[in-house]
Amino acid sequence: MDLYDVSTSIFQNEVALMEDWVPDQLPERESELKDIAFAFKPPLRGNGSMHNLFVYGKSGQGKTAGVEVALQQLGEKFEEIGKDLTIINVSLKDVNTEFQAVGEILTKIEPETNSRPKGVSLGDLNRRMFDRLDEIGGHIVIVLDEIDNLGTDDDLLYQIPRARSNGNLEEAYVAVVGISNNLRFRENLSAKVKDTLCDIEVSFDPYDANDLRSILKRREEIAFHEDVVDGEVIRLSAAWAANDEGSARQAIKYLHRAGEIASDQGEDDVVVDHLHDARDRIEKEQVISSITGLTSQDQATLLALASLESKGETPVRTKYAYAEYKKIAESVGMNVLTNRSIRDKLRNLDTYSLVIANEKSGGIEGGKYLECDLNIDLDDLLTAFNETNRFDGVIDTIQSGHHQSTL
DNA sequence: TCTCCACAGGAAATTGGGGGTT
DNA sequence: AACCCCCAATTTCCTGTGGAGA
Repeated sequence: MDLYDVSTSIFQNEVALMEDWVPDQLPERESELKDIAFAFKPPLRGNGSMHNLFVYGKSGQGKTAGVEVALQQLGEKFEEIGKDLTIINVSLKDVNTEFQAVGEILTKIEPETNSRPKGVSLGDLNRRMFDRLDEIGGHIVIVLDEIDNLGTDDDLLYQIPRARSNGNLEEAYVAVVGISNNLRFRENLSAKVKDTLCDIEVSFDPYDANDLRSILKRREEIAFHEDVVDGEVIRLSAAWAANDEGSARQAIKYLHRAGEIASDQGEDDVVVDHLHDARDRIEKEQVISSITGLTSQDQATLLALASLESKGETPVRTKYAYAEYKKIAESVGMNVLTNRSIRDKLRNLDTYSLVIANEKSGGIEGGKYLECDLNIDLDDLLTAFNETNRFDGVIDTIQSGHHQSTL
């Protein structure tokens, strides 16, 4: 048997469905692109400096691609008029502090710095960064993707735009483009940062089903052979994603996976059945990947809820969830954290959509309290945990109890 | 209506760890 | 080696909220 049979001709150019594929046009975002370009225009008109730009919207809305497309074209214009443009792309994905952010920028512009520096003072790092920027000179755009990771540690966002007037920069003109998934991030910025950074703001509203359909259609024409994909598959992928967060990334992922499944089964068409299958698998994978990404304390907290759920005792107050957590933690010999910490963990699991935590009030004990419930399928959760071995004993207990009750 | 209980969640201090510079 | 910098996770302390029951 040929394990790697890919003889059916489903895909023509599959890369158009990959995460890092950047389309050269974004017809659904024309007006946003214009607004972005507006911020970059001053140097083209004469010797002005660019505006700082703040771009926000949920994930999968084409923010990063939009900025990329706009900067690409800007680069061409600069070349025509013979000005220097340097673009520094920095992802703040794994960055939580100003210190780390400066370090991350340095890894991009200081050839000898390969990984984020440690053990030096923030002041030194800042100096190194500004010196280096001055050496580069000309117009520089620093794109800070996922800027919301900085939280309230936002001094950097003040420092860079003000660097010229503070005398930190002599030669270079630096503009900052901040890209944020978090719509409320802007509100949390300190007033001085808001003034300087949010010179121009562009918001990317969620795509609707029509937008998503035309986006998918364009990708489909590149990625698949003609007449391979059932029109209903496109419509459904778009509809599901539109109902969720309006994310093009998600819609494309559905379509891609459906195609892969069809190809894998040796079929020549992609139909709705494949799409349903694709969605099931993607959801399962998401559960697994979010669980394996948790710390073991978070996992133990999640298991406490799973255990209670298998006994039919959910939803529960944190008090009882904590008691269950404590049993589990003790049984596997890990540190037992305080109630306060577990409360935070439950909230945290809520933001990952693994748990639902609601504030309630009243009841026999009075006052207000958190009520928590598992937000994912118990079987999916147990499958995910079967791949770790830290909680083996606990999993077995939950599993046997669960099967008895479902029989 | 008043007091009290139970708990949420903010803020600050602590802990333990990784890594500089001199 | 002594001393300093940065950090994430957690604990400690504390203020605030809202129904229960007198």
